[in-house]
Amino acid sequence: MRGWTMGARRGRVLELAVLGLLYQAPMHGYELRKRLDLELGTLRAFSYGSLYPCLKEMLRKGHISQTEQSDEEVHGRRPRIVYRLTDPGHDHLHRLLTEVAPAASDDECFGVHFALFGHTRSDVRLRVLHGRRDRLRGRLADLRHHLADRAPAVLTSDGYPHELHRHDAECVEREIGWLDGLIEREEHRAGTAKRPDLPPAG
Amino acid sequence: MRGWTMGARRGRVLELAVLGLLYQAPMHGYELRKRLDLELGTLRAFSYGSLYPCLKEMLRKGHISQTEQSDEEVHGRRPRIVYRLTDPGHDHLHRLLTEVAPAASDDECFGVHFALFGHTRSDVRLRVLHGRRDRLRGRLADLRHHLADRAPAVLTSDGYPHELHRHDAECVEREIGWLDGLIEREEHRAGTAKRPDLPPAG
DNA sequence: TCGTTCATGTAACGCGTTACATGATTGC
DNA sequence: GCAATCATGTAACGCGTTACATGAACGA
Repeated sequence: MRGWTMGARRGRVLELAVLGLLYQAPMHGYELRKRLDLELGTLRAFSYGSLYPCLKEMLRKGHISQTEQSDEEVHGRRPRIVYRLTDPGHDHLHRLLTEVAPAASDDECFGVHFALFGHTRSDVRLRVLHGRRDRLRGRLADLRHHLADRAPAVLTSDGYPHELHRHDAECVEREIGWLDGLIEREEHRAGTAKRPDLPPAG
Repeated sequence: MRGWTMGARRGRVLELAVLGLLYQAPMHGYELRKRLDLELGTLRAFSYGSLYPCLKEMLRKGHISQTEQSDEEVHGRRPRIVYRLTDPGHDHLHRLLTEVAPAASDDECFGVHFALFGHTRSDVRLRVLHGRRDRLRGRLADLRHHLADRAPAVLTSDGYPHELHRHDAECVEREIGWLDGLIEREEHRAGTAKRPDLPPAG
């Protein structure tokens, strides 16, 4: 069984999402899985086959701790295993959100990072937003270049790839516009609000 | 029913994409990889570490054949290994595009299926488009339900998840609108054009 | 001559999934 | 009683990736 043991490389969406959820409140595994579905940026439902081994690994690394519910908390029900963030886990979350930020331009990572923006500094947020926008601009350039080559051929014989790329380019354009607005607001807030959440980098 | 185990699970994007590209023209591995980047729906660049083992497996199954370029074709250059679709491979492609169509509502699969619409019958196209739209409608309902619960909280303390979901819902809405248009056109074509590509289902 | 692109691969690993187990609790 | 959901896991596998090799052809 060679997978699964070594340290956190890029990606690692599930771990980050779990840290983010447990930052908000302690939870047991089953509820974590439910919340992963909608709460976070990723609308994807992770399976228990991913979640429980992940929790086990996080326990081993000391990022979370597990406690059984006491008899008072459980009113006749079976006690559940509640996980909560430890101090090292909290540090780890913070480190992931700041240091790993460049990798957050990745499609799947960005959503989770963005959803956890509340726990980050303004400069980190701007870095992630800019990274995402740059990436999308590159993709848009590729798409336009590719669209310019091909014939228009509106869905007649085989304009399907062309139509797909046209629609994709439209989506990317709109997301760039969305990011423009977010960046502007973020910069304005950074200039006026004297960072309400955390002190500047030291 | 979990007896869905054997053969083509969902996913399997790479194999489908390669079949689709080789359907258009014979190619060698390096060119396949380049084309996978932009030609197909998926803008993702598959790595050689995926591509060459995949080609090997497809050879083993007899879906493609390889031939070295002859001395006449190669003008001083090193001869390259050219892959081409066999008749069983062609059948397999057709089967994937029709039978496995329901799974094509998946985010990543849909793009490739759509790009290959030129090789399918009108009824299959409509089935895929409807499947995709239904899936997106479900997601939109989830998003709206989730958005209705939460406070508006426009980006003040922690409105980031809310803003993310709002933007996501907007994107999903637009894609549904796009699909509406495609479905309408497809139905119109099916009604008038006497199916230009293939005879109706038997 | 030297870096870049072309061209073809293999080994090891990453990050998940589905299928398989197991049992308690809730609602009809 | 019996099904659905809650709740916790393990084993085997899927479908890719990165890193590692290797070498020929091309342009500055």
